[in-house]
Amino acid sequence: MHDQLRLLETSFNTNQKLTTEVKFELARELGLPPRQVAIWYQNRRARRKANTMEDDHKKIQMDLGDVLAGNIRLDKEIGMLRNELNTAQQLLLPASSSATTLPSLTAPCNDHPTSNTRGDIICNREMPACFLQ
DNA sequence: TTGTGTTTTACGACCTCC
DNA sequence: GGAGGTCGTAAAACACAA
Repeated sequence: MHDQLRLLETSFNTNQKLTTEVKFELARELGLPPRQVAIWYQNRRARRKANTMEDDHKKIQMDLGDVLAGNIRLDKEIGMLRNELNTAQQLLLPASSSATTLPSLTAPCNDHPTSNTRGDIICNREMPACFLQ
């Protein structure tokens, strides 16, 4: 039984397609009907395909995890950069005119809103305050 | 022991290639 | 048209917890 399986596995690993010659040769060596050899090959191919799909699925899941982790990293970086920019602008603004010449650094920009394909609000103005919110 | 989930075997229906 | 492929599925065999 184990020897039969080993012979079939060896043959299958050599070639997953079963030629007529190989089928009859295996059937003769194993003392089985050629039909049974053919069916074993069919089922073995199906099993290999299922295993391959399972492996692919695992790999995709791992890749997705990496991408999500990268997103979190980038979100943190964006937050830090926004803070730095905010601080720099506060230092550059003359205290007396800031309220009238520049938009708020914290309030959302609603005067030139557009949206991208994700529905995010985008402002077209140069140095938009809405970018900082 | 038995109920249940998993794996293996076998088959029919349909498709492709020579 | 025949040989051999995939796909879906039923039945048998097997593993294992309760």
